Amino acid sequence: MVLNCKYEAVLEVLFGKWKTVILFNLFSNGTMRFSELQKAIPDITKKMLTHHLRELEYHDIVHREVYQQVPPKVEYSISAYGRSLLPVLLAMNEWGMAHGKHLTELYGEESGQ
Amino acid sequence: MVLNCKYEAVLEVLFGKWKTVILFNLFSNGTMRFSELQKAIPDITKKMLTHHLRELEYHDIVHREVYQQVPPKVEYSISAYGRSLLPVLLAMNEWGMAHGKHLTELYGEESGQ
DNA sequence: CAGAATCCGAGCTGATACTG
DNA sequence: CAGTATCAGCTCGGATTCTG
Repeated sequence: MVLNCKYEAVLEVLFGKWKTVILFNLFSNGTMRFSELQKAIPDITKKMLTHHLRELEYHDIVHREVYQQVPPKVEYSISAYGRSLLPVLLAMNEWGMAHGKHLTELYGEESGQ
Repeated sequence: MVLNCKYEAVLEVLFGKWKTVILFNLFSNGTMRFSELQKAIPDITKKMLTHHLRELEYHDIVHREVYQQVPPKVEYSISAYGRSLLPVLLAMNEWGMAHGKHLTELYGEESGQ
């Protein structure tokens, strides 16, 4: 037996409609400001962006850097610990791509995703 | 850039309070009946067990075998395709264990999980 | 035995407006 | 610029009851 039922921790940390997209952007671009994330994810509201960022920060996945100035400036980046998620995300990513292929095989092209 | 934003498919398939535990049991024990799963996961209600099993079946992760007889007998098992999730679950599992360790380092022993 | 049906509360999500 | 506050909708999870 290979699994020792600790893998739901990942789901706990990663759950939320936008967390994946946020992490995707931060992993890709490194440090990003709040407004940059907003621009990169047009459909997200400030409330949701804030909420998910706070949760990711609480789980020590992203780092939040506040510059005390006017106008305010806040930068987000993947924390050192957050980078440990990369192998997991890569495994998930790989499966996700294969899964898309599997779906089109099952239901045909138009179903796709 | 390494991620191509397909990894949320995994979250979609794996989300649900009990899916991880169900998969854990099926991966460990192979084929299981509905009632065996109930016994293995005492806190789950029939409704939730049914619901999650149906979703897993819909995503072609588990296989459902119905025996037409009285009393009814239904067996569940990981599908061939579902087994492709194993590397992902292993990566998640590994991170989950490291995460537990990380948490106790951050907040002390009693926080643990 | 293996569910289906119903009802309910909690939490996630979102639109909108306001603030230092 | 980077949020907070308020209000509302919907989905998820759960307790309970009923059925072939």
